[in-house]
Amino acid sequence: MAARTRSASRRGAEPSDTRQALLRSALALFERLGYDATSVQQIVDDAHRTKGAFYHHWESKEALLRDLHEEFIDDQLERARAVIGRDLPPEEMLRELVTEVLMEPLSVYKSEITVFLHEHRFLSDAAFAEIRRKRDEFENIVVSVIKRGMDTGAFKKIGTPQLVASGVIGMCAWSYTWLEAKGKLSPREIGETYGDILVKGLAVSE
Amino acid sequence: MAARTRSASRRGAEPSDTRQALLRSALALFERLGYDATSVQQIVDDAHRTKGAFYHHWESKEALLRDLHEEFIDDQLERARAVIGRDLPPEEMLRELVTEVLMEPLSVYKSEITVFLHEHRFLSDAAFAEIRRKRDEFENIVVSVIKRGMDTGAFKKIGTPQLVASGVIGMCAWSYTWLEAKGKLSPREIGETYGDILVKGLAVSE
Amino acid sequence: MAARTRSASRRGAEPSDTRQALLRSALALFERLGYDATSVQQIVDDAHRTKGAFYHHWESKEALLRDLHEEFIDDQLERARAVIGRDLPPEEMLRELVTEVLMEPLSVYKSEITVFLHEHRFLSDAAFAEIRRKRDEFENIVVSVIKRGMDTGAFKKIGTPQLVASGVIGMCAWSYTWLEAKGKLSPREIGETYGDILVKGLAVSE
Amino acid sequence: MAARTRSASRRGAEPSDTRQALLRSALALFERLGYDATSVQQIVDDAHRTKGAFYHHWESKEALLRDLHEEFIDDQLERARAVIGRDLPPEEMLRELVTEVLMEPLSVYKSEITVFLHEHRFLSDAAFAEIRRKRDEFENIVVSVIKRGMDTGAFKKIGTPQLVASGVIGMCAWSYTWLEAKGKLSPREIGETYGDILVKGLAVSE
DNA sequence: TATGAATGAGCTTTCATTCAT
DNA sequence: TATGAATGAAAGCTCATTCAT
Repeated sequence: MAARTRSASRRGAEPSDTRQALLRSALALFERLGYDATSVQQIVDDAHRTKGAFYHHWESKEALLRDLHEEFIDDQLERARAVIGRDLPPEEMLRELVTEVLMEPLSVYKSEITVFLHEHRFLSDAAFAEIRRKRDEFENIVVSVIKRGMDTGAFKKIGTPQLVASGVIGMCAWSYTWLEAKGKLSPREIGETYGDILVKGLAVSE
Repeated sequence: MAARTRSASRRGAEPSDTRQALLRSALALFERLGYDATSVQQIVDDAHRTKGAFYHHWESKEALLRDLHEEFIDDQLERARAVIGRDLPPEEMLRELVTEVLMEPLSVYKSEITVFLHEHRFLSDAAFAEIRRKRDEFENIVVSVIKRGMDTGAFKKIGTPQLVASGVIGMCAWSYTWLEAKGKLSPREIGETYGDILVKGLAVSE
Repeated sequence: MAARTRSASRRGAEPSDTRQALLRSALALFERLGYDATSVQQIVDDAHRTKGAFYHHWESKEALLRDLHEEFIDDQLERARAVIGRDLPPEEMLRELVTEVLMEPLSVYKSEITVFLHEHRFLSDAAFAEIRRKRDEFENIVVSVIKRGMDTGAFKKIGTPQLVASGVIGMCAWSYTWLEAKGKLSPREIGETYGDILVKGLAVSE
Repeated sequence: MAARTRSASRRGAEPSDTRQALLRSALALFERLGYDATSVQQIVDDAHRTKGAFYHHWESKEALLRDLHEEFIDDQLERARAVIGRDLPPEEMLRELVTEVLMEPLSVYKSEITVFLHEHRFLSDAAFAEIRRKRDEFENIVVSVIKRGMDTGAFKKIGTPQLVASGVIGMCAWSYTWLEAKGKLSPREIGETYGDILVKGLAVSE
């Protein structure tokens, strides 16, 4: 029993191999079919693993979803913090938030983001409190940039900072719904256009 | 025994009473739990009806979802057609699309729209072809207004009309995700703010 | 209410029109799909009638099956009685039973017979006692002809009359399973061949 | 509580114990009630198993039916091949086909054959192609024996080999409908009688 | 005679999860 | 670490039948 060393299992794969394979399969299936419509069986079949392996790595299907979210939201939050750490006027900061934080990650995390946005509902669970906290922190960063712009006179006071921030986020986030379909443009290029419109739309008229 | 007229028993209720009751219950549950996570049993329990009655009115759960979508998309398309039928400059037309077509219906159809946007996935089915056609027609209307604005020199040529239209729609559509949560503002008020930002953001600088 | 005369209903059709239409549809569907797999809804749809009409004419789906059986078994029994009423030697009588009673009706009642043979199971019910009685009477007629042949020395005593009769009936009845598939031959022609084989097979050797 | 080893709980039963138990129960129920009229619930109750276990072993109720068929048709085909592999004149070969291939297996596979013959309808599915192929091969073996007899002058040319073969098969197969009911005779004894009648009926008169 | 909405039990199947090994 | 048979609750859906009209 003790003799059953690592190399005997799954052709000498690294221990976290299985974990990664399952995560990848789950992500692809969630994106295509939705979290609810994807069964654990499908995930393990797709990853050429077994249910036992799945439940060895996660206590539930939901726990895997949580892990999936965590990865990208950490990245996004980090990017956001980096942007507001820079010494930039609000217009430029908004532009960078749009391109580098809101749009750019879509290049890498398109699937995660699609799943995240689609599976909102499951985030109400207590287990997702941490993720919700991070998402809120991210939103607050956007709000704070708008607010600073309004306070310093760079942006017109059209609506509350919260309302404007929601518009900014929505404009960008929405693109996950059509990105692949119509896509000749990279997320960054889209972000630049949207940044232009938003900055100009918010600027104080001269 | 004598009191058993028209109330204890569901038989002989008003025509399509049952249909309406089921639609209402389904809508509320889909919004709260999602289409997939809502069972037919939950729907009929909520409506105080039976599964038999459900399947008497719809051939499947999906058919009900289709009916739910149809109602509001027809309304939205009609509103959009009305707006482009008016004799207005592109700026005003865009403003009206935003307030009257994109945001205003959220007052009435918040639930339907939430369901509609969340349940995209199920629209891939052939049975939803008509709904998809209408949604495309609607999108094309927004695109055409942006395009006219660019062609007539009212709007700057920032990005393609398609890209800009997607941004406009996204900015508004996204609001369904937070509308209730933060909501002191009416959809119309939100639309006015967003309209201002967008029109100003697209305007040719003077 | 009393004024709702016959011609107002179903385009002036004869009263038994509906009954006949339902019987025809049920027969065709039972043959194709089986009794169990055919729903009352399918029957009434196929006949362009309604469930109400169905249950007006029959108290149950099984009652209709009974009616379906009755029609053809009466015909078959009558034919059998006619044959044994003739003044013929056993060989000829057997030949006529095979061609005129066992095979010939397949030309007319192919569907009924297929259903009858396939839906045996449902005949165990008390409601089918009469049909079972008639089928037994029919079998006894075949047995009696074989027996007379053996008693008079026309047929060899190979096995009991019951056993031989079962073989005769089986040889013919089985043909319903392939009749349509391979069918260039009429039931009568098949019966003539089988009659030849059986009569020769049973004859006392010279 | 201590007694709960291997008997109160079904887990850890002998390998494929469950599979066999379910097959046996299904077979008995299908024979008695018919495939359609037998529910998966009845099967698992009868086998003291659960539905989950059922669907762990078969993907559908139909898949189980297929397994049930396969077992006996393989046996029958093997017997038929063995018979035509022997060096025998057509008369003897026909006699052996009747006794050893058509009738004898009824001793063992009465239930399977009853189900098989009754549930023809379900064999139209693509999944049953293999079974259909085997059944056809079996029929062709019978046809070929008749044909050889006719070609070599052992049998009279009464009807086509196909027609005669169908009669032979029918005469025997039909016996499943009454075998139990009247049964003092073994399938082999029945086969000997039928073999006599058929061989004599087909023989060229001397 | 006939309608058709409604019933309610039952259907086949799915699935997240458990657990002896 | 991992297996995979088994669980049991619940899913979507069907259907013979009833009944107020």
